[in-house]
Amino acid sequence: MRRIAPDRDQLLGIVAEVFREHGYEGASLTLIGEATGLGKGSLYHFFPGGKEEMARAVIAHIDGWFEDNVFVPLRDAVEPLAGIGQMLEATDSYFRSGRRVCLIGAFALDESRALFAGQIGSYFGRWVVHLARALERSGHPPGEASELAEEAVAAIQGALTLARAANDLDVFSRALRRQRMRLGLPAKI
Amino acid sequence: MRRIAPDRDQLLGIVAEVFREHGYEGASLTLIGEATGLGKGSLYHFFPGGKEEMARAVIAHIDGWFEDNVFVPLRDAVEPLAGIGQMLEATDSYFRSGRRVCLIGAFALDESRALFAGQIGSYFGRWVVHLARALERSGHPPGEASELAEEAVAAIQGALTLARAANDLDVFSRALRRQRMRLGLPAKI
DNA sequence: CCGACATTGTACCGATCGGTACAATGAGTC
DNA sequence: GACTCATTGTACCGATCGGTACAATGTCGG
Repeated sequence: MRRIAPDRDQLLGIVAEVFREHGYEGASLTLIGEATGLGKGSLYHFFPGGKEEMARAVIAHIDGWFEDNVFVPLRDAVEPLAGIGQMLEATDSYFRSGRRVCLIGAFALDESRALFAGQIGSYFGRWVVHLARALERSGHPPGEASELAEEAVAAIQGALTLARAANDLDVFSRALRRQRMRLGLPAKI
Repeated sequence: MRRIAPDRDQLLGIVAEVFREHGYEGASLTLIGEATGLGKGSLYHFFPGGKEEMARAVIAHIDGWFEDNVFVPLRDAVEPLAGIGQMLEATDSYFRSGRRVCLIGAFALDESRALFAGQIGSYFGRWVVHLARALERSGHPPGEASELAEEAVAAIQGALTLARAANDLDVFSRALRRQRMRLGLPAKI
């Protein structure tokens, strides 16, 4: 009987955090081992493909979370603005209001991109496309919807960088608030 | 007589490119040596502090370029909008219309931030502050100017990430065009 | 208890990491 | 030519890198 490690989700979450903090090159197997409490024996048992497979699994795991909590609401919400609101809530929650950085965005920047270009492009591409469609459904003409969507996703990525650089979480909150307004949502209480 | 290597600028530019492509951890001395044509003997002669000093010098070099080509125009242009226009031109030129990534932004994301937090914070902080002041001079109330400035710098960073992720330079051009409009500049010919 | 298989710890591999030591060379001044 | 000092190539250091091998465990169903 195929048995999935009962907490593979948790495991991938921990590994993700190591990649997030140190980047692909900087995340050594030693660091991953310390963070997860697993030795190399276990790590290579779960990820025979080694570090690259770990990273690939982590990206897929994050991708799945966004699919469920961001893309699906954008696509399926009867009221498109409600879906967009859920996207912003989920985004704020996922990035812990700016404490966390976007692993996939970080991978996009350096040469590790070469290994994961497909996954990276798909993640951001779907984010932009689903948001653009929701914006169209909420009344924006297609071209404008695309621009707004691209701008919103880029604004989130940039705000993560800037918040981290300035060591000021408010940078991220302000960026999300501006996007709320720009995308047609009422100011938050 | 103190003699500065005649092309220290060029040297720092090459080293910067290696850090940009591979990140701080990923930029090995071997890669740096190959890119510059210098052996370890030479590298440690010019940078006795090793890799960390190289990175610090590279950041300072970039910072200086932005000081001269971005911050000074923002601060000193008689017509603030002209200064903002120069900022956008210089930015487009520096990042090669999205082909290049922001090394300082990349360093802000992973743990190498711990080493360079001061330089990183200063670079982005000055960018935002100088832009905000130019916006005030061009007629925006202070609070609005700060928000616009922060948004513009974040939009540029985010667009670099997104352009790289999507492997589509137009993402960056579109972001710059939107910022032109948002900051009060006429649409470009 | 037994066999099957999932999981683990440990020892080890060659390669590469950042860094050091130092002698040899280059280029300029006197 | 002799002295100075900047520059370089090479050999080497211990540590760590990602990865492999494998025997020793744990954990099941039967």
